[in-house]
Amino acid sequence: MKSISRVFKALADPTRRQILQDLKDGDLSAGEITARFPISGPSISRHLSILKGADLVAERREGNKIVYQLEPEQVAEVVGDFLSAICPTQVLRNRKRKRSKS
Amino acid sequence: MKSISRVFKALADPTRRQILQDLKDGDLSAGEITARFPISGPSISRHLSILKGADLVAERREGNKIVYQLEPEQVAEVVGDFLSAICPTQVLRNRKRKRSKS
DNA sequence: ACACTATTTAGCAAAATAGCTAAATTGCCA
DNA sequence: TGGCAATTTAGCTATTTTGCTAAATAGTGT
Repeated sequence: MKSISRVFKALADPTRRQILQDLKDGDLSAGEITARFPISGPSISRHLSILKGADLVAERREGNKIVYQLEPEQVAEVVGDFLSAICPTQVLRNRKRKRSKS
Repeated sequence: MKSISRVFKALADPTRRQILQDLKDGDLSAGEITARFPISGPSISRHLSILKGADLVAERREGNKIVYQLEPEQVAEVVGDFLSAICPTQVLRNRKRKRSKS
């Protein structure tokens, strides 16, 4: 599967998007991530492997644990390239000035 | 379902992402869109209704036809907000300078 | 009203997704 | 080596998604 497809499929699940947001504040082990969600360890483990397959996170072993780390460059590159392909420059430039909708 | 979930689910399918890219160059009727893909009209129709449900496109009737139009503000707002939430400012700023990977 | 075109809706089958529990793996430490 | 903790893999089920064909709907022109 192409990189862009893997990335957008990975981002389609709300649990996986939340994992990425949690990792933004610092690396977390698989167990620490599991503790933040109401679903089982094996289910989180598969979410993590999907995020890893999309290169949205990196993993490293630290002794007994496996620690996950956000890879913001991949998110920015793939999603940002898509945004640039879809949105006229002006829309992207003006985005921050707009009020958020209800 | 929340707006962000609808948007990312909509973007998870490659046919729907291509429809958005096609619409960037100008509005297209459902039939014109169908002609660009190797899948049936009813399938394209459902893709369009998913894109519409995520407010990524707008539709209008023109006589016999139904014409679809890209809504780039919604793409920019939802996806851009997510990017901002995940990526440090520096990553977003530096994105364009980086070489694209193989 | 009828025929014609364009599009959607309905209903079905195949494939993918996400959850679970149980079992296997990996590393640490006594 | 044996036991414990952390995590993944395997195997299963339920749900969702995506495609199809056939039928219904909506608008145009005669």
